[in-house]
Amino acid sequence: MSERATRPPTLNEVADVAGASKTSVSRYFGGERARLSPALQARIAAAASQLGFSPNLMARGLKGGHSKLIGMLVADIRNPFSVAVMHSVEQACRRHGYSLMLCNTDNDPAQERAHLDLLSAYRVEGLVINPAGSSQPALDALAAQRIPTVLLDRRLDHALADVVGLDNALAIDMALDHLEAQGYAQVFYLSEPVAQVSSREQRLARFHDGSRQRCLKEEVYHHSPDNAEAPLHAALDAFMQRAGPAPKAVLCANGNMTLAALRAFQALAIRPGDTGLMGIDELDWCALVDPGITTLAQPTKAIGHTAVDCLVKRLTNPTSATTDIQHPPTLLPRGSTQPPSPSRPFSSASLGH
Amino acid sequence: MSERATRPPTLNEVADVAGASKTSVSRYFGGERARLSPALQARIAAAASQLGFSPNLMARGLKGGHSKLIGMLVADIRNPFSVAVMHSVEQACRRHGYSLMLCNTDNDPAQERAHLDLLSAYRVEGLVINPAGSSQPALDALAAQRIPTVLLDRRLDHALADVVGLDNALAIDMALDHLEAQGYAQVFYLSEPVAQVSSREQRLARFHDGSRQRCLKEEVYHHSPDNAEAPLHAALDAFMQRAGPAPKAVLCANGNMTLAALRAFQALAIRPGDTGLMGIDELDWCALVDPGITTLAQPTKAIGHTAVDCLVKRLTNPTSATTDIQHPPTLLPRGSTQPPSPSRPFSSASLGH
DNA sequence: GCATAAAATGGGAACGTTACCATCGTAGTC
DNA sequence: GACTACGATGGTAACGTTCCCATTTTATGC
Repeated sequence: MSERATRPPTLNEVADVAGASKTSVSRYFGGERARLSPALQARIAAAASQLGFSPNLMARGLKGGHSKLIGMLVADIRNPFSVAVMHSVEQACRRHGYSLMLCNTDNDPAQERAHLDLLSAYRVEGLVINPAGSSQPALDALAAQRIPTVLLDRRLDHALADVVGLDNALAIDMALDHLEAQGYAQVFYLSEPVAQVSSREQRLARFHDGSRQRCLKEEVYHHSPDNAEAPLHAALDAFMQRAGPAPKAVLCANGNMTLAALRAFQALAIRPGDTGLMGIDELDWCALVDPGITTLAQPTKAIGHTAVDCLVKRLTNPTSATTDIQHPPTLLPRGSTQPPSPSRPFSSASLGH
Repeated sequence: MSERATRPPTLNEVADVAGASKTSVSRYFGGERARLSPALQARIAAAASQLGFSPNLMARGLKGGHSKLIGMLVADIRNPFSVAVMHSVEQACRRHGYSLMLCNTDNDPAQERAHLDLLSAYRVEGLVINPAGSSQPALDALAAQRIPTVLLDRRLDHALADVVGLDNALAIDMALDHLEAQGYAQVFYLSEPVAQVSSREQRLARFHDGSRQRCLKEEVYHHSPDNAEAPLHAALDAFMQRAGPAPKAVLCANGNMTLAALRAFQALAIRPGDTGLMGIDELDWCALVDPGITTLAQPTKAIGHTAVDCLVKRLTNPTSATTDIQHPPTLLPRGSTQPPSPSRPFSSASLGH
């Protein structure tokens, strides 16, 4: 209908066409329709749709201070766990009437800081952060602004922010319980270097405690996905040789480690199941790869929703105490923790799930 | 240093502290530092850092009309291909000084329309869209605003937008060449229902032409990931029975189909390689699953970069003709297209790559 | 029927920034 | 040494909203 929509129509123009005041039009679009007479509402609606008007959220954000924006910082956008949480965060934001502004830091503290500045420049009302390795830059920026923040997965000691993530202790307990129940008695724990990441610390600590409690023979190996895999293969091989005859298993602290472990299994020609293999984080291929890889799926949907819930709660009530919410994982048992039964030494273990 | 940073400092306050005019401060932060004397620059820098000032991008966007935002609409955020492109788009945006506002439509045209409205309300300067199934709502909104748009992967007939994606004809040619070279002579083509999606149309059309050219026996099956897989399994089984003795292969039109095909192989106890299997889209697990799945990797990085390049080009020169840029895929040969050699009928085919 | 309240509407003044034009020195040119 | 030109600054008016207050209209009570 519009001849040449060079510049989007403004509230003022709608007011003119509708024969109303800008205030009324503002009310119409600002959720105060109830205060307007049906006649006026109709006129405004007609004028707006004729002109194709939509309120300029920049202007709105400027005046009222409500950007209706939530910023999210993801350490690695290509990590399926991050993506899943992201998806859920976005849904939750929309449900609360917010939009998501997403930034990926590629695990680079410099980018993390830059993006944080950017988000605060856009005056986001809240922040969901999956912190990259180094926490310090983030902290500074957070302290400077007074922006409510939720930390995903990783706790930052000095930050006054809510934390939402996996119940790491429970996850390790479930893993050890499952391995024990399946008859494995010696466990090789594969984790990235702890590097002061709280979730890694918690998992590792619980692994030690839990192994001792259950009288499992334990061994820990730290592997960085950036490094060559040869040392890992050697370490696993050594474990296989050295360890006693009791059934052995490998427990992976996250998805990357599960991937590395699987490659190690292939390199050493170990069949998952004969030696147990399970990991935290569920991935597409875990059900596909030969006997199926047993995993503990993180409740990504709950994590994302909860994070946003915390945020909006703090947005309405900024003074409430910070919380630390831990969600339980789900065990997905598959063939990789099915030891060969004596009767059928090389059974085609059930595909689980 | 600031006592109680209740509200972020404004340009005006910086001007006061620095003993300068707001114009000068604006120039300092607006990239016109060169016009300011070194003395003034120093005073402003000091005042700004003391106050912890950062320009309010909402206000800037309002005044100048430059939101410095680019919007991206993704049909399915959980699709690895989309994520990879997203990652690359975000990098490219940042390099050009833009920020990315990301929306996920979950393949729902209603959400697509809602998000489009939202993005235009934030006055994004450009749009990168991976259209969901139905194109109509998107079109309307696009036409109304005058926002430069780049379409990913799918062409929309009536839209005056640049298109960036895979060279579908080349991809199919490469696939058929590879299959033929490996000795496969009968090809089962597995695709989602075409449903007017341009990329699917192009791939299918070229498959027909290419098969005829190469004298390959062809068969086409359409499978929707939403539906049960039993019919697919039956169809594949029938193909296996009916087809002659010449080596057979399955060609999958995208990652979802590769997944479905692999499950069908498992259900029918077909070993990939004995019957060839390859697909468009490279996924994490393709190298992991038994003999390795041969794929054509999409150049996601190039696609994302090119999309943003197109956008900024059109931003500076809105009248240039629309382009359609097609990037070539990369063949990753693996065991699944390695037919058993007569001498070693069940060789552990090379893992490729 | 008049005072009064309540509802419905309108008119500015902000919000924090940039764009435009005006002002001021200060040096260069004849 | 006055005129020009240019580099460095400052002032003011927008940008499109919302908020606060003033005004008009309509319903309510006696």
